[in-house]
Amino acid sequence: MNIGEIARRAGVSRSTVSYALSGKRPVTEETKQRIQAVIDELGYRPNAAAQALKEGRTRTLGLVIPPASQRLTDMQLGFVASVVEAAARADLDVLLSPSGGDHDRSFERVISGRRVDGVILMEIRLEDERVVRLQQTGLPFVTIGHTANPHGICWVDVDYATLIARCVHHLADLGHRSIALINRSAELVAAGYGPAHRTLAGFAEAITARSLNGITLTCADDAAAGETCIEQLLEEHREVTAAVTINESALPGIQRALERAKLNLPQDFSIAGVAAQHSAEGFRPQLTAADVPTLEMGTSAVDLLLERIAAPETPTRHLLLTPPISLRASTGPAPIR
Amino acid sequence: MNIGEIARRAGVSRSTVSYALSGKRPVTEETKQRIQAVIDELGYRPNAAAQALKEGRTRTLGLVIPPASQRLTDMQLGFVASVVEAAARADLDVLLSPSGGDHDRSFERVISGRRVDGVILMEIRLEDERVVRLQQTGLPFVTIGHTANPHGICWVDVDYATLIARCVHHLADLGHRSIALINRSAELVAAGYGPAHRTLAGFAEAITARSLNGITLTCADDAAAGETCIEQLLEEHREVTAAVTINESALPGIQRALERAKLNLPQDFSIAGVAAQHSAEGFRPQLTAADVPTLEMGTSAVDLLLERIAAPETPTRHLLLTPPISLRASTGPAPIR
DNA sequence: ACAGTTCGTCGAATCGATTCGACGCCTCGG
DNA sequence: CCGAGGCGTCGAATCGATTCGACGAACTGT
Repeated sequence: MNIGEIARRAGVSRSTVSYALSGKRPVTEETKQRIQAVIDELGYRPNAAAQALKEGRTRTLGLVIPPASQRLTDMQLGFVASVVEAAARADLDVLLSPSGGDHDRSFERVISGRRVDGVILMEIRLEDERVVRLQQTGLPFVTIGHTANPHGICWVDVDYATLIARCVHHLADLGHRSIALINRSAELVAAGYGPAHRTLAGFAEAITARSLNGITLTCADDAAAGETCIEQLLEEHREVTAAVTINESALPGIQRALERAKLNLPQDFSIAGVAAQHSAEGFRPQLTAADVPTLEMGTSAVDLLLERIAAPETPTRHLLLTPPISLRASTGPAPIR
Repeated sequence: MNIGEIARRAGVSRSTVSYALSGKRPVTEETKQRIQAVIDELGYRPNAAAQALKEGRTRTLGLVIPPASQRLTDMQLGFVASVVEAAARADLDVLLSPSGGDHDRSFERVISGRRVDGVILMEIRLEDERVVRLQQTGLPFVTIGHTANPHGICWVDVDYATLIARCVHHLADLGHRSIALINRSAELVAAGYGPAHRTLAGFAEAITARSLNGITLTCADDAAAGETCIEQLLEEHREVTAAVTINESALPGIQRALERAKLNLPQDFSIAGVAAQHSAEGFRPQLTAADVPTLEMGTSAVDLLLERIAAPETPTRHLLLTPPISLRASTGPAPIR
């Protein structure tokens, strides 16, 4: 069931079948129909490996995701979903590589051997070995997130520093004087995970600018950790009346801990943050937050990658988004004590 | 940077390089080292497309997931994660196809053109066109879930009918006489989605066996729908003291609606169900539920698929799991009225 | 009427690997 | 001392597509 078989049955040469299919040279309408009839009858589809070998491209994109074992956040899921969808729209397949570590078989398999035409990388660290590795290989790639020195790299990111600072300013405007930052996990901070560090910087700057009392905490990426994090915060820092966070996965736990402490939002306590819309709207009351536009970011990442694949030597482009803060119901005037 | 280049630099023929790499014929140790040195220096990796073309296999599995646009449930995520992980352990890549509909470009692209060695399908309907299509092509595949007539198909599933019946019996033992079933969405039921129908059957059977009053409801797969579903239930069926569900995504909404109605679990109301462990433990109080062993199921699906790829004519096998119900805190004796 | 196009088709080369048959060399046994 | 057999290597065929150059037929213009 290969192109030769089709050619034989249609009584033409293999090249004619190929041209009939691709339209790269004219083929008589009658011949074309005869070929198409045979193809339909046999259900023929060109062998992808042979095409990839000859054309030098696989029509496949690599998507490097965090190790599958750990639960993905809503934001990460949003990226995966939009990348997969954008790729499908462009008639491209997506090859998954669950790779967190640096020397990873799966990652190497995907990027070497010309298995994909390009790669999208997420969960970027300030210093990221995978980025270095990709630069060595010369394979086109785009990152969602950016390294400390993103020169010569295509990327898409959200401006965590500015966004978290805006959250702090918003809370300061409402009269809050002591604000806590609930960051991602201590491990991620230690590993140099970009958003965690940029958030820290943006928070510190805004706290200083408004002469506030700032508390910074790290919190593992799950509900239970969020719960204990808030418990500890309420115990050790009674003066705190508001918190900002980028830790989506901790939100359900944060909510439960506040409920148990009989703190009503936003009368007794305010929370704001940066999160996927789904997480923000799942919070009760709904979370005042900068909604990370995962759909747009994933789509743009694919677009940038396709451009880069088409013209690898073109100057690199990037996209730094600062989505507006959606004022929902979780922030209000500071309580009077 | 192909095998010829390596051969030239190592001063041997291409076949010798190939044999040195595969070990399928003896190669002198000294020659082997010379070749390896060149390979390391140039960072050579064999071209995957050429290998796939010659060997007739791609070392890639296809994974058909629900359309990326809709949020995946915890259970679906669990399947994806464990399939990807199991594939990685077997040094296989995973190609994603977001295909819910029946005539889908992405699905066709993945299964035709010999792009993958086998396919794993999830979210199976009682009559599923994708299954029919795969049977036509002869491509090895395994389903997570099973069709109405699963003869001659490899599959892995959880016994929804039995599990939901056990939940009902458990509640009946606790004295509940009126029990509601919160099923998946009406659309899924209409589309012939297997678990929804089998749950319905198991529920009806258990209700009859214990001479109970059973209410069946459908509920879209999101928190908001869960909320309105419970509100409506409490309004229209005041006699109901317990519910069983397979709708994970509705759980957060169910929880909120019960809280708002000032019903304490399990004193005033009981809930049990079938869910991924993560969802069950995320519920407050923790949900008495049959924990769907997503890790085991995904892993088994990959194992079955690999067997099938290795020996396509072997008799089909399947796995129907009935995990025990974990008694947690969401079920208790029926309230006395 | 004839040279120059254009059109439709074909044969052969090519992409980068694997693998089969062959061949030379060395060793060992009779 | 010579034939058998094993070892290490090589050349060529092959997988299934694309694509280039060529070629005959029909068509155009002078």
